[in-house]
Amino acid sequence: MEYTIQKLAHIAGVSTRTLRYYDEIGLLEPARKNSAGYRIYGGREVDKLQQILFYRALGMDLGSIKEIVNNPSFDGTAALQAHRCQLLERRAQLDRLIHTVEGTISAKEGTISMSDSEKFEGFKKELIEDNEQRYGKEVREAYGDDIVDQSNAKMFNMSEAQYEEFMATEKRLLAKLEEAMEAGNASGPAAQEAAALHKEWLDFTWPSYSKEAHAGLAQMYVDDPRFSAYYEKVRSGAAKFLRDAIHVYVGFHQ
Amino acid sequence: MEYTIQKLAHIAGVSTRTLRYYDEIGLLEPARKNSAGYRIYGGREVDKLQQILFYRALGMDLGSIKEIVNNPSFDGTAALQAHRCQLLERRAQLDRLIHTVEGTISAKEGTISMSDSEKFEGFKKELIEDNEQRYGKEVREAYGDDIVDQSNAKMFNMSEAQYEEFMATEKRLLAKLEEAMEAGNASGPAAQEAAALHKEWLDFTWPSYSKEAHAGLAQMYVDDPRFSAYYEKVRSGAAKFLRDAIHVYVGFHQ
DNA sequence: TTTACACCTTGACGCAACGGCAAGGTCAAG
DNA sequence: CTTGACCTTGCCGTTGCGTCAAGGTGTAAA
Repeated sequence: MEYTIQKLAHIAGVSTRTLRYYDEIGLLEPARKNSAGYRIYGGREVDKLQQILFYRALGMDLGSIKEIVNNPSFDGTAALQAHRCQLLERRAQLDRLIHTVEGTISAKEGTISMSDSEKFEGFKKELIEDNEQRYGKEVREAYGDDIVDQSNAKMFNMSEAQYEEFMATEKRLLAKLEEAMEAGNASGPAAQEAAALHKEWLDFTWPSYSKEAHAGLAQMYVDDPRFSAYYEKVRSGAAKFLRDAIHVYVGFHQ
Repeated sequence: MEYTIQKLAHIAGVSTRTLRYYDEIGLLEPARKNSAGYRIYGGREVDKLQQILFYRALGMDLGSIKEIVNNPSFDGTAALQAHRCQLLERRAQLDRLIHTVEGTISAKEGTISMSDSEKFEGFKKELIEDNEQRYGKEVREAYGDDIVDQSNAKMFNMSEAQYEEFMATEKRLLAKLEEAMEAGNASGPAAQEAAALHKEWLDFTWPSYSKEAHAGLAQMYVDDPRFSAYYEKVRSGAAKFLRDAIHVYVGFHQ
């Protein structure tokens, strides 16, 4: 039996474009071409196409498939092993993604259901979102899920008055930080006041306070661009300055 | 604080090309452009970019992200829910893939370790491969994993002599099928001989025989292009013809 | 024999999300 | 004034095809 391109496409369940593409990249060439240039496929091509479609169904890229089907001496098992590793990796990554997405959803739902004042809700939601969005992964990695969850819970349970105090503290912190940077000394009084305000601010949400965690967080402000960006908005170098101030504050000289 | 494109790229940990692209597609436009056309970003853009990067890290496409960040009234939770469904689907699909790949690997390894004669090994390997490759999923869905595994085991345990008889039977089947199609009658003697040969051929690998399964398999030859292609190589319409012959053979008139 | 119509060809653009390069303009420092 | 770092727009390449478009073929009916 010989097949024109459409016949083969039909019995194999693919498009003619696909067959032309496979010809183009040298993956599956027709047995011959007739006088008018029509592609003519034979039995061997049918066999080869099914092999190709099998590997394709396994999610392999056409380049790898070409290596396997074009030289039978090629180690197909090794290729499959490698492919399996890639798949396992992808699944692990997917699992992490799903976990994060689910966490984000429940965080959002939690915030929405707990708020009463519209504006308050908006801000609070934004804040939780921001925290989880920006820093969620790193902080969870560094401090563990429990701390983060307790921290979020503490924020959920804040009263509106507490929340406004929390926001005010943050504002004072940023203002003091700017003032301290004018002065330029991370050990100076303004800088130490800023560090103290930062601790005060942390106390609103952190379940417990320790100097080590405080110092670690300060370092993270510098290392992680998404953290540092928050403070860089105040002034260039603000993340580093705040870290230095906090390190002095907690008596952590490295 | 204002940022040029490289500054923002640096603190956010992305490339300048990415920022230009986001501008191009209207996902993140700079606050303004200076007299020379330089993009200038402000604090709001930093915030928005982090949001974008968060959703991107969740594996969402930029189009969906644009919908979320560009109108805050948009239901972000619903979008995340939908995204979660997609992720779960993708994972289920990945699981199936991994299962099939692992099955293929062990089938290959099994064949290799069991064979002694080089040529025999090559053929046998090819055959198992072919069966699993072409029909594995559908057959497994239709008949269940147990039957397929038992069938493979039966094939593994074939002696070389048995195997050659198996191949000879297949050859006789195809020849008889062609002869029967010349005659053109699915109820005729040649066609019925072909159907009988097909049963004989099945007996080599199927753990047990039933008329219903035989008829079902015959129908699958027609429905699944990858099955039909195998018989279409003999002659156009061969799958349908064989199905009809088998249906007559098992007394299954629909 | 003409004509209709299905089929074939190559060529090219488009998709997602950028990477990378080139040609040319701009800015700050020495 | 020059140098070098930085900016701009524009375009090609990636994967695996889908989807026209313009034009040549094959075959069967009128």
